[in-house]
Amino acid sequence: MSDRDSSDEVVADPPPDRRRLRHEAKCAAIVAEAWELARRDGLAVISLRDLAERVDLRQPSLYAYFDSKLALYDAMFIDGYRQLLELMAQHPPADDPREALVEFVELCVRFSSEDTVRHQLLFQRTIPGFRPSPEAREVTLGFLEIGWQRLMDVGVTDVASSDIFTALVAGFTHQQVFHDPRGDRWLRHVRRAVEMFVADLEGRSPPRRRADQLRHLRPRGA
Amino acid sequence: MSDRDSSDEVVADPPPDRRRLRHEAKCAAIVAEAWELARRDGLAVISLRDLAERVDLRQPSLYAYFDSKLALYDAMFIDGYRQLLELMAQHPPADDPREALVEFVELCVRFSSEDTVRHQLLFQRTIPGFRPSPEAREVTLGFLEIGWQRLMDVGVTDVASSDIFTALVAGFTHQQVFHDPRGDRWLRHVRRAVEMFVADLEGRSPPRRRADQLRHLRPRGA
DNA sequence: GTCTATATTCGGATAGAC
DNA sequence: GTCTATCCGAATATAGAC
Repeated sequence: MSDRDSSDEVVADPPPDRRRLRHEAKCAAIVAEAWELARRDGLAVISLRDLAERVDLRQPSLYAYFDSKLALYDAMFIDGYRQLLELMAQHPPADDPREALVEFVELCVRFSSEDTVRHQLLFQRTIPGFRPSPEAREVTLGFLEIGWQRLMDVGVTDVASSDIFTALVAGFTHQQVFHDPRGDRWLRHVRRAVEMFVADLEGRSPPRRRADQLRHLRPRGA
Repeated sequence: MSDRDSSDEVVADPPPDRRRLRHEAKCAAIVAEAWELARRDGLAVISLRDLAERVDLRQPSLYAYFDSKLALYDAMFIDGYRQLLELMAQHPPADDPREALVEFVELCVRFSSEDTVRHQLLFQRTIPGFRPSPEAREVTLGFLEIGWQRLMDVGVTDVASSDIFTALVAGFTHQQVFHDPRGDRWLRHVRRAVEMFVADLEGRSPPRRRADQLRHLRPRGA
């Protein structure tokens, strides 16, 4: 029973109206072009001049959208993690928890090798002054939680095993991205690596099959 | 029966005399200072002005030692790998090949986490225009060969297993360097990870104990 | 929000005397 | 080999009119 709630509102404070939508759309367009430029020239050497030109603005006008270059990197960072979360959402976990874990790692590797500079921004610390903002950190948690869930589903409840797993993911993505960007040289061994990881788990805890206990892992690092 | 072969030689073509030694010493000093600066400001933003000042030169004089900034990065790259090789030379392999492999990975992780920017230059592709020169590539081979040797000693003869191993090393170093630079959060699980790797090897090839066969691995990537 | 114009700083690299 | 002096370009960021 809301009538005409989007056309003729007279609110003054912070109206989420057409103007704001347009602003956000332009932000998104800028970020998209920034990725394009980063892929072309390298992440560290994006020029705000080039960028502005490509979104039909003069260079100073970018400051209406981003307070600084680092703020732009932050927006790209958030955008990148959103893409990752979207990819994960498109691939719900398989019923078998081992299979789900394998597919999770494969997705990570594929995602990273799709776009080297995105991988660089999201998973390396390579831009000199850049530190993800609190809001950006928030988004990364969404991804980490997916990983933890998959781990718990195969029975991992300790930080040690979790750390080994993150090293595994980091290693395969890194090698694939930097030594065979458009191939599958490392991707094709993900299954074997995960099976080796799971076998190690089972060798440790006596083979009690309690894969469904849920203890909480501390979100430090990784 | 060689008499006075180092004091009074009259060779003229490329005399490795005092002048050349001094030149190389200065090169080394510059590189050392460059590392210092890189650790302070970040690898990508070394300024040749700052650098020159710190080695008591004016900025243009650096060009008597390095043709360009990229040439400086190349020298740092070579220097970094020399440091790694030296470290390896100080730690000859244990008699037990599994133990030798564990220690090799632990050395790699320790070496990398000792110096983040060194790790960045040697193992990431992060400087926009930089590609290691042929001479630099030569030096990296020395390190790779040590790794292959350790792998062959535990019976690895296939590229697949070797690739999994390099992913393991890359992953542990990466996590240690970026998520716990001065701690041992990942370092302390290297042994378990390597044992899990070796167990996987033994599960694959029937447990014939022929750890000493030497087939050659192709030097692609990693 | 967008523009023009400009401030400011800094970068790498070169010329040419000594 | 080292210097002074300078070039040339590029960068991010700001001021202020519209």
